[in-house]
Amino acid sequence: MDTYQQAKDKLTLHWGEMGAKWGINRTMAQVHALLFASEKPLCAEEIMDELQISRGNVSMSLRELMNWGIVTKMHIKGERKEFYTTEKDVWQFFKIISQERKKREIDPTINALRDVLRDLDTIDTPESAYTRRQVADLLELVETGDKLYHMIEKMDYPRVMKLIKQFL
Amino acid sequence: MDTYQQAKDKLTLHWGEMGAKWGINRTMAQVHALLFASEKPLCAEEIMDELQISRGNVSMSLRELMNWGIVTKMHIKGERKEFYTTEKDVWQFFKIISQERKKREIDPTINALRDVLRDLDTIDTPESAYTRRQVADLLELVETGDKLYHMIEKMDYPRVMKLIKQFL
DNA sequence: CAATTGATTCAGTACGTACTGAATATTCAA
DNA sequence: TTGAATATTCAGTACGTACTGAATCAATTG
Repeated sequence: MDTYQQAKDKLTLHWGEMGAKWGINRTMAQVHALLFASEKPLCAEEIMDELQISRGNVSMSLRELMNWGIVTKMHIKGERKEFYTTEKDVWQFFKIISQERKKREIDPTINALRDVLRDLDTIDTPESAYTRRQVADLLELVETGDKLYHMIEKMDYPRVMKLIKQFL
Repeated sequence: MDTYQQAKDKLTLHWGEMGAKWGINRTMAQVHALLFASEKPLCAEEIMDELQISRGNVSMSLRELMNWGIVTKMHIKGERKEFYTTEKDVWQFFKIISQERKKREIDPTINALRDVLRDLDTIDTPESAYTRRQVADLLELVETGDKLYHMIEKMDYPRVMKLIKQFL
């Protein structure tokens, strides 16, 4: 096996680990890494071979990645089978991931905490007063996360870099 | 069951969901929510009852939370059993979580990507050149995340708020 | 020191998610 | 329209993580 292949294997392996810790499943992240690292679009068969996974798994992982908006299906002239490619710009990629995580994690949590807060407002005991304050703080934190998301969404990459440099 | 209890249940339920999506396991996050919302420290038995989980599970969840540095064990004068409490300041809490996630996710990924990059430097083909560029971009993104962590670490809460307001 | 209370450990198990591969559907060329 | 190539679906299963509860360990008290 050549070194290029080894490097690719190492990349998909680790990007898979990283993905798993980020709520994207391991295989999905590996498929993404593969497409991301490859200049030309890949077909299902190539992905199967590279990652040693089943046809069904490739199909489902690609569908899920397309749902996330990270991968797109494309036709290649003269080819019968479908090819797949991914967003190649890392910042764009990061924004899509952030958006999805906001939708799945931040938004429902904000709703739930607001709901709890409303419930606590109908009670008047010393312990509920304390809890209310704590939950309010928690909500504020999550809302800050939400605002941070909106901030990132509007920024371009050089701007983020510049901002960070100011603080280091 | 009183409304206060219902509110607490709702809180632990949802904070548990949120935690699960953040790589903290559900029960751990629920235990944390309970301690966070309670003014007085709680003992293992109280946690068992509130969350309807086994003694062993409480013990393991608390240990893990203590490993993360979010929960501390404390003695109460005249009491034989141990009591547990958690960091009550949300910003402090957030910093601890961020630190842990950086250690578990960002740092290993940076190492892996650097490693891959070194491997790719020993090859000289058109496809490896493309891959090299992509991996370098990915690494830069993750390193930006790392820098963001260091930025947050140094800031206090009011400062973060102020910064965000500037951008909205 | 025994007895009692409480904490910890861990083998066994439950449970949920991810994966396979065969059956089915779809597309396209002849 | 048929057959070949490709894609999708999904029932069954593998696999890993989380949980239980009994056994064990530790601490405290009389």
